[in-house]
Amino acid sequence: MTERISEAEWQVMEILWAHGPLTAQAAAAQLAATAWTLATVKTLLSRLAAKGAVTTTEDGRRFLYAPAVARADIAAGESRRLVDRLFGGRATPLVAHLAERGELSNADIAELEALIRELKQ
Amino acid sequence: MTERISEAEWQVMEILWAHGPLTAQAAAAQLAATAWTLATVKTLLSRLAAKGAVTTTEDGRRFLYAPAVARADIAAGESRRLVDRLFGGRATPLVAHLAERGELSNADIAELEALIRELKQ
DNA sequence: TCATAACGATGACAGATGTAGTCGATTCGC
DNA sequence: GCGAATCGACTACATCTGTCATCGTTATGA
Repeated sequence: MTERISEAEWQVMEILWAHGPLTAQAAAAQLAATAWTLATVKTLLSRLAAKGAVTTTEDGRRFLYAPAVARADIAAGESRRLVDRLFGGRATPLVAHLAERGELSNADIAELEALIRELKQ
Repeated sequence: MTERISEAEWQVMEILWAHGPLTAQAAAAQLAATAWTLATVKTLLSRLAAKGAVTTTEDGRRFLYAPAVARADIAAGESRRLVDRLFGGRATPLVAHLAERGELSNADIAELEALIRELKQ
């Protein structure tokens, strides 16, 4: 079930998650930043449909594509994979790592602190 | 420079990071868990050498393969990519996410708390 | 010395991925 | 009514990835 979603496909999913059901045309328009042709977007949508990541509903002669999986679920899976692979499954080393590399701003740290406080209840 | 390292290649790198320079033979032995043949391991080592991720030093007729990149650097790159892609570049949502999904144990949270305290100095 | 073992290099091949063209059918504007 | 636009389906093709076999060469051991 949990077919992986490739990076290009992910970009298409982002559009669908952000802007409800869309036609291929409309999705391509939203993806203007990628400079993909309509054909490319159609291919990606087909592949996503084939792997069950989007649903299609007929709308006259064309399809409306909508996400069939929750973004949070995919994000969870990918996060888990990365944390498993890079940090032995522990989240703390990830945070420590980001911190060490100066990837966390003071605001981030404050935010994390608040989050931790909340989690402790 | 920063060529991506595939998942299979990553497993080979782990072995090299863990056990200094190794011959292909020795690396394959360490990778017994994968059930890869020696030929497969050799291919992966070659590809890693081709992309500059490992260095080779001649040892008689064969090579000793050693990592040419730091694990932390690769981990940083991959983490950043994921956080960018999934959480708009912010680490906090990642942690919040892991927490929400119950991916963080109490011990993790305590650890994170200590880490935050440290970061605040 | 001579078969054999081991080495790196190279070739192979299927599946995934990125990217796009083409085609038969349909609809829409005029 | 009819040509143009548009749709999804199908085809294409280069690259990457996972996985492995084979080859020419060299060292090793009997």
